[in-house]
Parts: sequence; structure tokens; C-alpha cells
Amino acid sequence: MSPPLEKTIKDWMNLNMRNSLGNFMRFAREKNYSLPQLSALIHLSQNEECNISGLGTEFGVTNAAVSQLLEKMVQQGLVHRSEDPQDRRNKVLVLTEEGNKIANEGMIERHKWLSDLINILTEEEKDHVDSALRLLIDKAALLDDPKSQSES
Amino acid sequence: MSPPLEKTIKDWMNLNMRNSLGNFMRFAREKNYSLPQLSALIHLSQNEECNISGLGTEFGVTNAAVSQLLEKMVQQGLVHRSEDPQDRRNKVLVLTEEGNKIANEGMIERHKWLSDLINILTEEEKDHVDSALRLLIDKAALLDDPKSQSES
DNA sequence: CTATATAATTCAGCGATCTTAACTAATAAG
DNA sequence: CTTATTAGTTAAGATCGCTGAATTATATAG
Repeated sequence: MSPPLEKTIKDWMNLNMRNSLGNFMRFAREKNYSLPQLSALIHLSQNEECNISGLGTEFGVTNAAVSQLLEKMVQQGLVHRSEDPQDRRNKVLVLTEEGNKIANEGMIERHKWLSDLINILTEEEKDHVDSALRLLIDKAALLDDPKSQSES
Repeated sequence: MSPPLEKTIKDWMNLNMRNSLGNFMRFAREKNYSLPQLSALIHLSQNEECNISGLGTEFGVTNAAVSQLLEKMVQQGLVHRSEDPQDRRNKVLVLTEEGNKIANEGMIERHKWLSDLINILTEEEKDHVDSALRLLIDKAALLDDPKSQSES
């Protein structure tokens, strides 16, 4: 990687941190959701069907911890938990409508600064940013696809 | 904002979430730092001189909470806490070398996927992404500057 | 000098999450 | 059928961070 791009990435990371982390934590506190809950919510909103151990691996905690966390979220009506017909030891975790709503709000809150930022660009600049981000999104999909199909 | 750009931002947000949140939480657990600690660490690494109440406002918690959290971080050698000569009620919080090291590692860990992603781009694509990100960084500085100079 | 306001700390108590260990249920292997 | 493995749950105990209230020290106002 060329040195100037390396610096750009670093600056971009800093900007991301400074603007999204605080927003995210404040949002969590205001809505009375813990950070683990909100993280689980967002993970579930991106990976439609998860099980307990998958979440445990994702966040680096035991199944017991996930089970307890999810139990509360089921009671709060954020998550629907059902048996997997293929293997009834598995639980299939899916967000409820309410859960999806909260997850989306959380994401919007976290990246609000990015939307605000883009709104002050000229049309030409918007196009430039749009194509660059789309390029990254497409490349990321290429990296993800081979792996995401290799389990179950 | 044009509809296609709006979708691009949304996709980009999703990608960010999916790839950085898990890394970040795993990093925190592996290194035995709590999420609040790591968040404080990162905030301090971006805003060289902070006081207790400033951090409290940033994260939406009481001064007592910040004081206790920082006390631990001082004991761990991550933060240097000293009196403000201008107003000795204030404490000036600055990261130690060790604290800075951890903060940087955390940021690198969190955005590792972005570096990996950029590494598979062609030179031409890299230039494209570089200029788009730099554009956003510059615009963000314009938004921030008026505010960031208004205190102390 | 006295009174008030501000910044930070300390303490007791609460709630949340984590871990380990024991347990139930379902699947896979012999 | 018996045994071992896998997925998830439950319970007990520990830790952590937060709050509210009381306290100390500094700064400002009258």
C-alpha cells in the first residue's frame, strides 16, 4: 500500500472513531440498552439467522452468556427464538419487527455524522464519493462470499 | 441527497458494522479491557487534554463514574492524571505511552478489514478511494474546526 | 472574610454481564 | 441399545460500572 493512502486510512479511522463511538454509546444509554445487547441486535439484523454459539464466537463469550443475554431480549420482544427443524438442538434467532427498528435506529445514530457530512458536498463530489464507496462495497462482497457459504 | 447515494451510505454502514464491531469487542475481551475503558482510551488519544467532566458529558455518565473508571486506568499505567495549573480543581488527563499503544492497537484491530480490503485494489482504484476519503476528511475538518477551538 | 459554585473523589448499594459447573435434550457413532 | 458429542439452559458466585449522596479542595462573588 502506498504511504499516502496509509495515512488517509489512518485519518479516516480516527474520524470514524471520534464521530461514531460517542454517538453509539450515548444512544445505547438513552434508550436503556446495554452495549452487548445493542451489538447483538445489530449482528442479528445483518445475519438473518443465527444460533447461540455463533453469537458467542462472534463476540468472544461463552454460550451461557449469550443464552442469558438473549433470554432478556426475547422477553423484551426484540428477538424471536425458535427451534431449528433440521437439528432441534439449535435455536434459530431472528429479530422481531421491534428489534429491527431499534437496530436501524442505532445504526443511523452511529453514522449520522457521515450523512451530515455528505450533505454538504457538491453533486460532483457526491458522485465521486459514491463510486469510491461502492467500489469498496463490491470488493468486500468478493472477499466475504467464499467464506460465508462454507458452513452449516 | 440522491437516492442511490443514500443506499450506498446504508450499505457502507452495514459493512462497517459487520466488520468492525465484532473485532472491536473481541479485542477488548482478549486484552482484558472493558468497553468503557477502551472507549475512554480512544477518546483520550484523539483529544490530547481532557478533564473528568468532559469525558462524562461525552459518554453520558456522571463524574463519579468517570473518576472511578479513570482511577483504574491510572493504576494500570494507561493514563497520566495531573492538576491543571490554571485551575487546580481540574485534572488534566493524558495517555501514557502504553495507553497510546493500546489505543492504536484497538483502532487498527477495529479497522483491519478496511486495510485488508484496500490491499486487493489496483493502483488506480486505490487512488480513487484515497481521493474520495481525503475529500470527506477535509470536509469533516471544516465542520469540526469552529467548535473544537472554542474551549479552554 | 464569608458564601456560593465548581471539579473531583469516595463510599454504599444496585443491576448487569461474565464465568464455571451441572444439567437437559437431541444427534451421531459404536 | 449404549456411549459420546453437541447445543442450549440454569444456577451460583464474582466482577464491573453506574448512581446518589456526602466530602474535600479550589475558585469566584458579595
